[in-house]
Amino acid sequence: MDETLKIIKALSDGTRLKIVEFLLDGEKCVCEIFPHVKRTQSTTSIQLGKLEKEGILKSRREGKKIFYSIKDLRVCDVFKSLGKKPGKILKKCCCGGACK
Amino acid sequence: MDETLKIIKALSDGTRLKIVEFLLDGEKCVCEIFPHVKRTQSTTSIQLGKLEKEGILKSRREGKKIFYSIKDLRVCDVFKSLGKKPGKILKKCCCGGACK
DNA sequence: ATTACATATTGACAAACGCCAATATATATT
DNA sequence: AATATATATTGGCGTTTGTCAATATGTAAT
Repeated sequence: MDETLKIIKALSDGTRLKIVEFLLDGEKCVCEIFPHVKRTQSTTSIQLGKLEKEGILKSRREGKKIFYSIKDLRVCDVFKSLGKKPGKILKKCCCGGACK
Repeated sequence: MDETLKIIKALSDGTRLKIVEFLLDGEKCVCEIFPHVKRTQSTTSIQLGKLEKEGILKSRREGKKIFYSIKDLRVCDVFKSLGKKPGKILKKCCCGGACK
């Protein structure tokens, strides 16, 4: 499948989009994410898995908790293109934060 | 539904993505589009309708033919974010073509 | 070892989706 | 008016998708 399509499909669900949007603010653990997106722990875990499998997110274990964060910074630019503020990771975007 | 999600969902299908990508090159009529995306005329028409309904595309009649073109220029920036060349309408992007 | 906590996986189910063939609508031509 | 061309709409069908509850796995603490 086309690389562009893969990324867009990865973001094309309300739950997944909210997750990625939440992570624009920085690394979060699952126990913070699933209440925020208002989904079951299992549902959230499944969507996190899909996002990681597609290379959008990466994860890191710390004790019992698992922290997810954005791996593919292109999604940050996608959000900007659509008028969202890319949060803390703005400076990591292609333009260095120069674009509107 | 969230505006960002609406746009991403509109692009989250292979046929629709190919259509929009094709139109980055400029206005095309349906009879040019459906052979290009390798779908039936009816299937193509349905997807064009969805894209228009979501405000991504606009259409214009000229005799028997109907021409479609990109209305929401943000999609151009989305393509750029994901490493695609935005074709002829590059100069209409937010950055004026300055970004990579 | 047992218990508690955090996350992942499985199975079931309904809803949404994309596709095509067939039909309908609209415009232009004769 | 009849025919031809271009596009839109409808109906049916199989596939994919998102969700949840229940269960499994893994880690830390007692």
